[in-house]
Amino acid sequence: MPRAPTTTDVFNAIAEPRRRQIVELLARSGALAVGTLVVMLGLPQPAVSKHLGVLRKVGLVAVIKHGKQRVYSLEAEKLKTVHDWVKAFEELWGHQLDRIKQRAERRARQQTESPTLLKPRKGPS
Amino acid sequence: MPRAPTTTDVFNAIAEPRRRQIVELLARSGALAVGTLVVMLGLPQPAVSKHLGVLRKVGLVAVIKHGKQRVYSLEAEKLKTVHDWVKAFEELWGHQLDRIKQRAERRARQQTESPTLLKPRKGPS
DNA sequence: TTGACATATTCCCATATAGGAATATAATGG
DNA sequence: CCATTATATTCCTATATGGGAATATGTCAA
Repeated sequence: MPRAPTTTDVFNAIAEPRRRQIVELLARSGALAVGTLVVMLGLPQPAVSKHLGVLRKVGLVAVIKHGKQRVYSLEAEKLKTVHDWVKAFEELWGHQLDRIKQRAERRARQQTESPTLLKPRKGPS
Repeated sequence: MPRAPTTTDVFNAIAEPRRRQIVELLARSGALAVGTLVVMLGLPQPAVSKHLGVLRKVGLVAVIKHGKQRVYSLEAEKLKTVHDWVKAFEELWGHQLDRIKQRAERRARQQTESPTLLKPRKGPS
């Protein structure tokens, strides 16, 4: 199986630096026409349109017609998926708090599991 | 140009669901040998080793030799990159606060820019 | 309608993928 | 040294990519 399409989910969509840049620009400016993005990004128009297509498919951006222009805006909620995922690991990189304790707690609470996680042996040693 | 390699950065590395799963497992368990991950994931061993290889290359995991086993652990700080990026948009999906005001402020503050962001015209209208 | 502008789509191609199968490397016990 | 266990690497293939160039679609204005 090849790599999952970029349009599979938000994670895949934002793996592209250009697309992240587009997200950033839309966040700062609120709403931008394709032509403006083309100027800002310094990319050929078809390239921008394609990136926008990917972002559209995963729901990260919305379009409204405004004359000949297509004005894109960010659907920020879609980023919540990613945010929630990484946030779960926030405590692991030292939020200044004594993370050792925290981890110990979590472990003790939810790890009623296998006594030896390292080696799932069958016979006795 | 083809899609950037999965080993390019953390964003690309975690675009794969399996690799996110590995990250999750390592976060919960602290440290796991490859064989344990194979059992937990229900994937063939080579597949797991390859995913771990990707995660290793971007620095998301660390390995230590423990006899014949390779024990992997999470290098959570590497996720901070992603966290910081999405966190920047946190306010945009209604953190219960009146985001309209916030955005208005940000705009007014840092947008000493072009009067018309929608249409970068040359001649007068 | 025709022309000019804005955007989207299609075709091309080199490159990398994830998975499967097979094999190579590494480390231990006897 | 040899067999066994644990992990990594290689080879294969279908598929998707992002960029470039060219073209199609859409929309306005005269």
